[in-house]
Amino acid sequence: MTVTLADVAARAQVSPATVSRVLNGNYPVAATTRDRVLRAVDELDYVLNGPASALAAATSDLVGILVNDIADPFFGIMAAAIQSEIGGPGGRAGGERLGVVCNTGGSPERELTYLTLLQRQRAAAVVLTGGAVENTTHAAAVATKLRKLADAGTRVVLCGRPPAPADAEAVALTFDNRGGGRELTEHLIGLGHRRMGYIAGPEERTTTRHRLEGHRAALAAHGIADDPAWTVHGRYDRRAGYEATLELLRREPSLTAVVAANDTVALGACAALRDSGLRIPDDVSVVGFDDLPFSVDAVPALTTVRLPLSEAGARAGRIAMGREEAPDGGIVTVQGELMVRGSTGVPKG
Amino acid sequence: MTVTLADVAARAQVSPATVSRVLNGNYPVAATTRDRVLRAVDELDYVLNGPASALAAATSDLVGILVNDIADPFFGIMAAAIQSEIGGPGGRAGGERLGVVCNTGGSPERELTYLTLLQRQRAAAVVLTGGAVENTTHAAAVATKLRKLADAGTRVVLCGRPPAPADAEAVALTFDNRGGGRELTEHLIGLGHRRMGYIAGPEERTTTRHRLEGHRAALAAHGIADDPAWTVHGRYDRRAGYEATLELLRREPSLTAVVAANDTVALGACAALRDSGLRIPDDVSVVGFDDLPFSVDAVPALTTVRLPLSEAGARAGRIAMGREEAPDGGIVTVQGELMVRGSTGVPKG
DNA sequence: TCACACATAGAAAGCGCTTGCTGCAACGCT
DNA sequence: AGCGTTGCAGCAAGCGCTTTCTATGTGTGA
Repeated sequence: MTVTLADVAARAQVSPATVSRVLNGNYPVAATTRDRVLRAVDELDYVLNGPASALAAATSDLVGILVNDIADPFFGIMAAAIQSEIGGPGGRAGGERLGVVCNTGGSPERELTYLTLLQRQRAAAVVLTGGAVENTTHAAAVATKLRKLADAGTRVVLCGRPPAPADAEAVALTFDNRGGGRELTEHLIGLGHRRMGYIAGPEERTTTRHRLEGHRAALAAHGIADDPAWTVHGRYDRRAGYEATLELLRREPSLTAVVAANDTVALGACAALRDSGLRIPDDVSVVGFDDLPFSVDAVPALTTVRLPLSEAGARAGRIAMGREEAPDGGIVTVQGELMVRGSTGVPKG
Repeated sequence: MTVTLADVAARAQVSPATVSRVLNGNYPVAATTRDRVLRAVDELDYVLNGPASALAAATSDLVGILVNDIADPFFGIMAAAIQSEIGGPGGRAGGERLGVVCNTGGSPERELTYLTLLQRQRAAAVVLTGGAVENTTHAAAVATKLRKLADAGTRVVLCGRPPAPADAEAVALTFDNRGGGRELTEHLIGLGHRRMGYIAGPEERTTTRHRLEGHRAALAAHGIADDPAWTVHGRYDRRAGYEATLELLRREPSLTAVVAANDTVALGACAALRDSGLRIPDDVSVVGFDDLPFSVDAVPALTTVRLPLSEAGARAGRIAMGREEAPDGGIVTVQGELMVRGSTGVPKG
């Protein structure tokens, strides 16, 4: 029924071993023989059996990419960049690998299950993107799993995700969330803001915590009291931003600025402010984080911190493929860049 | 080094066959034996070797999801919905399958290569999302490939993609792009617009063509002449929308409305209009397509056609898993819903 | 009590490929 | 001319699992 290596070998009048070597190209094969084999492959329309070679060679050409939410461009952009580098079709030279984007939905259990699935497939590499959940027992479970993967020869790269202490020797590209958060708030302080609400992401997430810490560091540095009531947690989506803003306004109607955990949340915040009859930035300034493509199109355009998502993803992909040296020490912190736009201004009051 | 089925068998004092049967659960195994095996699996921290079972069983638990642009929420949303249904971790019951999101970047070659890669992996199913390229030779190549996949037992489902004539018996969920396009334009005509620019997507794409046809059908139905100069093609991104709008304005400064191929493009159009000193909808109305999450947040909120991306994706996922009957005839057309919002109004002039 | 069906476990034959090792020319060296 | 190299191709042993077929023990009806 299906064409096998042996069929090709028979047709090309060589041994299966030779065909295998031609296909893998890591063993000297005479040019004329190679051509004969290649022709046979073509004529028979042969397609290698992936599982069989993975079994025999003890490695597969799958590369796992774990994301928290594939519907969120933050992850979509990184995933696209990673995939473009792991040499899938259209990628650079080298083996054709299959980039597998796995959507964990931010759930620790799913993350773990996906890692097991990838381990089961003997994945060549795994890239974990985005913030991690800061639950000790879960973090330990993930670290254990990652260690096992690494031991089994799977390359592990973190992208936009701080290495947990237990992750030890993993290669990591992390974003300077703390620094970005601080810059954003200092920008607002510089404009004269003192009463700023903060819409944080879900609790127990590294990204959430780091950005919030940056915000607080800025407040502290300028001697501004940090009223816990001015911080509201929620998911990283528009709706959460909308509701959190309404809640913030209820708690403290005199706010002059809203600092959102990311651009998507900021958009929701803008909508809530508008619906409350407030003008941006005249009445209230708003800042986001990430600088997703749509942020520049918001009205007014969003002041935010640009994260080089695409570049970081590409680099992570290259490292995962072993095409680029892992950085010294294994960890690199990628800086964001403050983008001042129309959504922030001098407070009226 | 690594734990194998045999190790588990030895530990549980049963034969490898029994362990396999316990793990696959499709053969009667006495409860006490099963427990013993399961305990051994646990103690040994055994992880099934995917390639090996795929080889032996001649099927794998991979499901391919092909998208044109993973960074675009249009695809991200569908991909997320599909993945949530194919029973990956967190999905419903049933085998744990690994959803593989493949980013074709809209390139026919990549699409083909990915299909080959999936064929090589003996994927259990493949879901193709989004518009197809209307290049005859390429379409034929894809159809051939799909037929081969189907013959090899891979379930093939199209989601938001019209079946090419050659795709014959494939199951397809397609969006009513033509109908949506028509509705949008009729809405504008109803408001009194007569001079409307159209920003189309890339040529040679089914989605592009269908939406444009809907637009033209509406014009024709109302006896409005269709000036080809008022249609500009471009990519499906913000920037293309921005530039196309500028171009349109240059060609015909008296336009009262801009019809964009999708919401992302519409956002770019809005930016261009604003930068040109025009107000929306007072000077120019704008409509999009898809109703992506951010569209309601645009200022003014975008009038568009809502496509049930999530629902369609979920259904496609279920069909791919064989958990839902394929529709009669194999093809279902999913309707969009016109969402009238602030970006459209009565023309001034 | 004996034959027979039923339930459960094992033996063993692959699945299609990779790769270490062996075999054998043709070649260059002294 | 003799012998060690070098360059290519083949042999065959698995890789770890699934599954058919067979064997065994237990319960049933006559």
